[in-house]
Amino acid sequence: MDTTEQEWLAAYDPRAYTPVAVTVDVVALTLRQGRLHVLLVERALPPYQGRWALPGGFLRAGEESLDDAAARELAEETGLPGTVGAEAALSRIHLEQLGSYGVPDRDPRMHVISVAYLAFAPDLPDPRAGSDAAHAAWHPVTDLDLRPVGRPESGGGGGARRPRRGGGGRRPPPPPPPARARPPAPAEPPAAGAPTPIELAFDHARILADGLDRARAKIEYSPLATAFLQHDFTIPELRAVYEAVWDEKLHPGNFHRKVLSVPGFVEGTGTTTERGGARGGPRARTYHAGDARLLHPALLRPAQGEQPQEPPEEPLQAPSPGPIT
Amino acid sequence: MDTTEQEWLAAYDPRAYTPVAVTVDVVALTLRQGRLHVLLVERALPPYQGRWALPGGFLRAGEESLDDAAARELAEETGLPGTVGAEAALSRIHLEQLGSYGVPDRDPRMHVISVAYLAFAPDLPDPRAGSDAAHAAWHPVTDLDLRPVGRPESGGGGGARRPRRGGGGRRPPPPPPPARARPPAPAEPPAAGAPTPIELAFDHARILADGLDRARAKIEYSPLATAFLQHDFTIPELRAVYEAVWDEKLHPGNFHRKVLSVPGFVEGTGTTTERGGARGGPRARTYHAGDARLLHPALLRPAQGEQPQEPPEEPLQAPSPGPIT
DNA sequence: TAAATAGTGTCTATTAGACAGTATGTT
DNA sequence: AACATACTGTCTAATAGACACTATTTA
Repeated sequence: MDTTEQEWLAAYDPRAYTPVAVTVDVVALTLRQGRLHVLLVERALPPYQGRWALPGGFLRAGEESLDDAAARELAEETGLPGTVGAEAALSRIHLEQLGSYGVPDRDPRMHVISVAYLAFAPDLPDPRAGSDAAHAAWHPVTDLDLRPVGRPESGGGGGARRPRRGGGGRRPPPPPPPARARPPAPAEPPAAGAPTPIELAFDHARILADGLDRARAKIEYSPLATAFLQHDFTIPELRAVYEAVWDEKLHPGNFHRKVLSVPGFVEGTGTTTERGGARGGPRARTYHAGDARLLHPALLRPAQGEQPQEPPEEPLQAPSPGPIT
Repeated sequence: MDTTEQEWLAAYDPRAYTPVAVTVDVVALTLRQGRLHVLLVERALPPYQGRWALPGGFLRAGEESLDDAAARELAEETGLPGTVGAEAALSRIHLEQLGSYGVPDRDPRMHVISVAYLAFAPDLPDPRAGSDAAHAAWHPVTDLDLRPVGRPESGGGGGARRPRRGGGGRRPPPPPPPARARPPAPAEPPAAGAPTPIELAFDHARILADGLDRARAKIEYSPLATAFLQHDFTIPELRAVYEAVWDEKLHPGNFHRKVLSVPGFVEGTGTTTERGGARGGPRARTYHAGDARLLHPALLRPAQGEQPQEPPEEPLQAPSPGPIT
């Protein structure tokens, strides 16, 4: 926002120009029964009426930051104990910026810029508790169709701080006359054996795909996999997180040793679980997250095939383990 | 953008709400005389009049995507051969989304959401060529004050595709009554021995810092360091890029071997330079970028001290080299 | 001729991963 | 009793980095 444009812009009435809306959408991930789930809400109105979409909403202009808006939306939609202003409830959830999406026609109503956020949460109770998230539900990501519908643009990236209290703003921005989209597919939430993948509204399939890519990469270099677990956890539980996010089986022995070898990743509590595994085995020792914010020897995910990894036209970003000299 | 809010929102007049503006700012980096430089423009009007700022401008609502806007701004400000619509000129420049910044008071005039982009360019001619970038100039990043002024929020992240032709839109968005900031420091462009670091406008110091972090991390896992060089280059030249971006001396021998060991990073051209080094030495073989989009054994940067790397509260994202099993 | 540099060879410490083994739980 | 699993030990191949060396070119 600078150069000469402002010169004459400053003299004009803001309302005289084509409006833009800014929304914040959240890709909230959690683990349920060993499977990765994402929080979705069912759209009550067109466009994409009846379709599932990422939870989100308009930024309260002049009242809150993007991070605040994301935290607010997440609290509202999850109906977390305390809903709005749920500092405590949100404190255990990791929230970071993912990226922004702004193709002009991504929303048929008007030009909407969506700033996407990525959240990692421990297993939460079903939504709709006491919130306005009447149509929210956790879906296994495997039940969703991740093929991007629209053209590409913007990708993950972004990193954000912990959410700060949301300014208790009020009414949100504009949105012109609704425009009917295509016949909405009813789509059921927990589609059992789910033969037909659920198609998301807008370009949310792409945003979700970007979020998943980011999550898979992020747990390699950061201790954030622990954000999917309760305060105290066992190494096998932590391994289950990696296996669910990466969709790969890991070697129990090597994983165990590797985790303990990373300084600051986990700290032992000195106790063990009450019982052994469901199908046998000794009781596991419990740990809690250490103070490392970066995993030094990183936990690299298995090299898939010979492929140079998925050739993601996405952002990279990571601290380095070792030098070149 | 969904849930029930839209219901009543759709019935209201967009112009009745607090407006938000969306701008795109670009952190354009290049190498000049072995030093990392960033493109800045001098602000002609308040706020921050006289201060240096990242090039950028308003998104043309309804006419262009964020990626398009970034490409357009970059072309305009660099005054690249062909300026607007300079497909060819921009084609060699890497451009990706960095992240969005949206603290309410980051711009004293109104709530402005800035979507930042990161660009890597080969050594370009000085700006102001034939563009409207009257006050643009390349500054060594070492001459700038990178200490974030405002509070944190949003971080890097984002990944974008190659810029597509910008829709030739017209007039941009609003911006209310200017509000004077603090006494602007004149600041000179190429401050020779620069004892006093230049302070940037708005929260641009933070955006730039995030961009630099991203750049440093990105060249570890992607072949993008080559974007700072001409089509054909030598291994020593490539090493100079890494040394400038990382601000670290690298071991010539090991670097050489490492680069050649990464499949698809560089491809030999079969020829060598015309002359040896300026201070002696044999002629170097020339290479050009290979087809790898990801560096498989990554080029990890030297581990600084014992620190767990800078504990960047920033995004991570990178494909993995090896497995855990 | 002296000095700098491109490029290669080699040695070593570290690490990842495969595999095996033991103790401790479960049904 | 049969079986699953937590956790540890050990071996091997791959790798990073230090160091040394040769050849080539400049001043």
